[in-house]
Amino acid sequence: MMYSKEFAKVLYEALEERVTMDHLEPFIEKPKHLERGDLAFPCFSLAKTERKSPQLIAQEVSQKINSPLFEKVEAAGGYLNVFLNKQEVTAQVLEEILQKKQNFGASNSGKRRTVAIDMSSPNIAKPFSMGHLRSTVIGQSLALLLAQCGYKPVKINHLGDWGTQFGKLITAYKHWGNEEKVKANPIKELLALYVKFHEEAEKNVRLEAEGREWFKRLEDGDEEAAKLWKWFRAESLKDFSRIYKLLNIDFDSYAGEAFYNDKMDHVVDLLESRGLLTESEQAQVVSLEEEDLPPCLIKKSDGATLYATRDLAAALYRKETYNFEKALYVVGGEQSLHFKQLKAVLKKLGFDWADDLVHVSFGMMRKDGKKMSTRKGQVVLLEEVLQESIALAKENIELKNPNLPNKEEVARQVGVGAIVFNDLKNYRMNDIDFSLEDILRFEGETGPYVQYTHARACSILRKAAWDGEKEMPIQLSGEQEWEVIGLLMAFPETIKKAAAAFDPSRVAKHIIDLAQAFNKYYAEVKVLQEDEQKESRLAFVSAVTQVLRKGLSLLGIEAPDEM
RNA sequence: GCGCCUUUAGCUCAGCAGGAUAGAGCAGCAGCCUCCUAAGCUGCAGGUCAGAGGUUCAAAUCCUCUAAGGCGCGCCA
Repeated sequence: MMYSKEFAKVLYEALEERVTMDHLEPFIEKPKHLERGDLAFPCFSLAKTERKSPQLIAQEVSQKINSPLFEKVEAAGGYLNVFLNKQEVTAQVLEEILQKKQNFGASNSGKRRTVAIDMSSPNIAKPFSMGHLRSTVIGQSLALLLAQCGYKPVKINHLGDWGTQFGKLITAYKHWGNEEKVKANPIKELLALYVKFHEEAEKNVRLEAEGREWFKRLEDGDEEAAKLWKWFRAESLKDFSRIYKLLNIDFDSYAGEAFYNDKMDHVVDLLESRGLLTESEQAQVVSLEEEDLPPCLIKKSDGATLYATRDLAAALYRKETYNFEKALYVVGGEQSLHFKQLKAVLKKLGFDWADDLVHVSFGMMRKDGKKMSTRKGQVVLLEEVLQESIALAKENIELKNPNLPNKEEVARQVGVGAIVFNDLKNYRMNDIDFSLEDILRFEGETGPYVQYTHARACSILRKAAWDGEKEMPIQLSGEQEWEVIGLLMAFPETIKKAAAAFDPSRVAKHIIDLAQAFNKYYAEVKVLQEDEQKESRLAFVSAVTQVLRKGLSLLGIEAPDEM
């Protein structure tokens, strides 16, 4: 759909095949300013081989080009600028989108190969905080993008349902817990206990040891510990499922850390048999000196397992179960060392597929410039933010469109869309300082802005009773539509790049640009005006709705037809 | 101390497999609803691209160093 290949071919001929395609196509670029044309080729690189000034080359080549696809070729400075035939290209682009509909931009380059995605992974007995939102929405969008490229994503919610923290929690419950209170308000009460534990632990050092002891008992199958753990876990999952429902996200697997309990001996044995395990300060470690990394802790001095042990077991299990081509870990950047170690240990075990593990790292969500800490009770609850956003969306609806039929559902779509979009619109590596004000903004570069643009476009189609099924030739000069057309045709390429770079923000930026361009058009052109081009304009509007909806859906955001 | 990440307009960020006058949004100011949803559109104002060297015909973009901030560096995950 991009025309750079055609341009390169034409250049190739104009240069009488003295320069290979490989030296032409990659250099073709899109001028920053529309007045400079649609595609440009800088001739500087040819100056040496052609032994002419770039200006002269551009001049000469421009005169040799004669293609029906280009309506104008211009030499400007050392650049060769071409202007596409707007009418022709507009018709081609629109016809393709209307024919492919929601499959526009899809490819099968993934050949149905599996990509495991470790994502979301909230901690049991802790509230689902804003911090966990990032992994959840980035993972979800990557799954959608990869599916779009023909891969088979497997979304794994690697629940944080095991570890010393449960020893601490059990300790806290034993000391200060109250069954009735926890039953009445599970997560809130468990969080309070967890916070209290850390407060008390500062005064009483013995608590930490007690926490470790309880965890050890849990690992050894102590009945009381297990019972409490099961209870905490069940309550937490109930809480999480409410949030996943709001976000409209589901998982292929909820195999969390505890799932690997019976699979860790195997890992330890394996390490042992290869002679990789050494004792250090009473703990079992794998030395990674050759790799220039700190040693990887496998077993604590009391014999209990660690995060790394579980992740090793998980990697082996996933490879065996899913035979993935790639395994993504959508986990915060602060764990990058852990993943380096994980891969290094797998490599030492002789598993070459360790190279297929990818840490899809992202920046930290901070509050007032500081890391959010569950231990200190400084968390912003995702559910509260979601509900607030939904309520605000509802207010807007009452104000702007009080007769809207399904207000509640639309308010949910818009409110949630605002939050998800806000998280995905920036490059994932950036740290984000939590700002309720920014998140609850529905104007400018936001999810609701894109949704609104889509809804307005839908509204036009509704008024015209447009049915996309009938075939008809597109008759548009393309002059006013041109900026939008450019963005429509570049969309498939954006999907590919976003998937390849594991970067949903590219899609978000693309649909913002598209929405902006279309809103400009909307302000200038009366689509429903009765003339010969009306049907073609409707086709154009329909294509825009298709791509906007597709773009939003790839971010995991819904697109109401009316709002 | 070592490693990774970040630094572009008052604020939040695009742009970075080098290319033509550095772009949005928010905030500010000035306009636009007898007309397809004003969650919109138009205009104005706002920048030594952290700093210094280097590579190149060409550097916000690549390399080196410096500075500032963040994160990590053995029994947390």
